[in-house]
Amino acid sequence: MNESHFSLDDLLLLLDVADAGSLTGAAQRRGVPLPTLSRRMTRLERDSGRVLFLRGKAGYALTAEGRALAAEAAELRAVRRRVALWADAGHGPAPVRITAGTWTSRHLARALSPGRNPLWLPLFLPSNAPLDLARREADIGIRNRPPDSSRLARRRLRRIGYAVYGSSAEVTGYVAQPDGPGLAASQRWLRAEHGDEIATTASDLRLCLDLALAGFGRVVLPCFAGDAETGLRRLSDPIAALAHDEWLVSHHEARHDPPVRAALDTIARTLSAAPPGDD
Amino acid sequence: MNESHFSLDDLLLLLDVADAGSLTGAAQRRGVPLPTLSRRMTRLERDSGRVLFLRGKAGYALTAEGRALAAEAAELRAVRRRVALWADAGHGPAPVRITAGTWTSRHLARALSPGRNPLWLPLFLPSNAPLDLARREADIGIRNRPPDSSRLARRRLRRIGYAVYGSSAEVTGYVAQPDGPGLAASQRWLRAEHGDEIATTASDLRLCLDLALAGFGRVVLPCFAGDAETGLRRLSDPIAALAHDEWLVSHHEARHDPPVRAALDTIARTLSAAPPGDD
DNA sequence: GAAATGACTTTCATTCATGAAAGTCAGTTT
DNA sequence: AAACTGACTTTCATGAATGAAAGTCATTTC
Repeated sequence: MNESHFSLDDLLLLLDVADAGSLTGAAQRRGVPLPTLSRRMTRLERDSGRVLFLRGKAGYALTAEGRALAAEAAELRAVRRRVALWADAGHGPAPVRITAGTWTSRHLARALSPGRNPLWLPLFLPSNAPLDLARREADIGIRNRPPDSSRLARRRLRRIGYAVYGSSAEVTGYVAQPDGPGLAASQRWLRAEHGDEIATTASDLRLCLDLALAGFGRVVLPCFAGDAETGLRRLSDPIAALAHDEWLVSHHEARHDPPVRAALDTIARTLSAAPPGDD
Repeated sequence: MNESHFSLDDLLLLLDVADAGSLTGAAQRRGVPLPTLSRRMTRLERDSGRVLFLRGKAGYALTAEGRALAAEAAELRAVRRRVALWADAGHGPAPVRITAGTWTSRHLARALSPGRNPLWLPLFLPSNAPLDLARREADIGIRNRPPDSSRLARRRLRRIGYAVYGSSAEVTGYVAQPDGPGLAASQRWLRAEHGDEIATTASDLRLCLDLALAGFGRVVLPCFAGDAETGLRRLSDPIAALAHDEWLVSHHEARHDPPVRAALDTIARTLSAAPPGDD
């Protein structure tokens, strides 16, 4: 019924007046001219249609209904404080949303040292949902092929090779993800080539790795991930059908955002310096 | 360092723009003219000294730093919603702060039926601290003598009589509060008249009652409280030295506050209708 | 009992924000 | 290629909020 919303700034002043107990006190503490306070509080009462203050020679005191409103608005104090801290803090790290596959995400998470990122902070989004960079659902994506949209900036990184890994050469069978839509290319390849050798499945890729480490079967992994796993040995030549380039993708305009730009640079450096998987 | 605080209303608009993804969308949803939105967001950026939005043909998108600010201000959405509910809700119960002695508080808490108080809700303040009604630390007080200040409205209620109670006539000794400042008159009388018969003490008056019910000793209680306790029997005549009138006190201006006025009326009715203690 | 104090309200000129309409610009449609 | 569309910015006259100073009113002090 009521469409006229209240000014949160006025509500914040109401809290200040309530704390101070008088317009004079609140005006001094907040640096707001006293007449302005008087008018804002009166307007609040007019708009709400209720008496919020008792005006007396001692000052302004909240009525019972005023206290009810103050209780609803009490959080504003905390928000003011937090925003002021944000404003004063000299450019704390800004969150940059990154979407990448499981292994690339892990690699990045290990390679980016937190101490040396004053400008940005990586924020890894869940990699299962295919996020739309054109719709700004993420700032930076790492994909296995260049994007369709012309709005997206792209940059080729290292070439990724895949191979079969296992805890030892004696291990037979494979650990795979359960079949379903949205399966990665390496998993589709595994089901096509060795579908009858799948010993067990886990929907979480990290869990597949754990199973392989425990000897439940072999896994197909990007070489940069598999080679880095001390408990695993490479058990095959690189799989030619799966080799692909890795692409760093972002919205074209996002490159004007300093934290995103810094993140792009750092990620590009990180994922190029790494020894490329064999072709 | 930064003294210029931000307008919470502008921050709320920032959240709306972030949600909508464009000024146009936010302007329609919130009923704010689009030029105003443009200016407010620009001002926010100027005041914070940071780029908060990426402006593109698709609309406004938050930068990484803009998202950091939005995270700090996210609660504002909830506050807006709660305040709007408060404004729309047809006068929900307003809290009325009441300060009274232990037994009167309990009597009131039992006598006031919660279902029939659409206008106000009793809020009992801790009765140990002597709250100053003149300084508006409470809305309504129930005292054993008329107030000093002429600023306070007063109204005489029933007369309160005191007597000695115990679980049976055979019980000897007394249960009292430990000595100290701020002791009630009945406790002072007990220490003066039967100080050498005090068997045990408890700083909480309710605990004294529990001890008396368990047979640890006798207690001095207002008759309206002692008579209502089924496990207790009156073991003495009313104590003439302790009888006093009960006074309903409030700030003079508080009577212009409808919830407080309603509470005063209800309390006065409740504490007059009750059978008065003997004189 | 008159003056001073404290707390708020009112007045009024000024400043600032508003909002309707016109302007810009990039991408899309015909 | 020209016109259109969508999204924002700019312009400018208007209206609203501001703030300094004067005005009220009840209490406190001398």
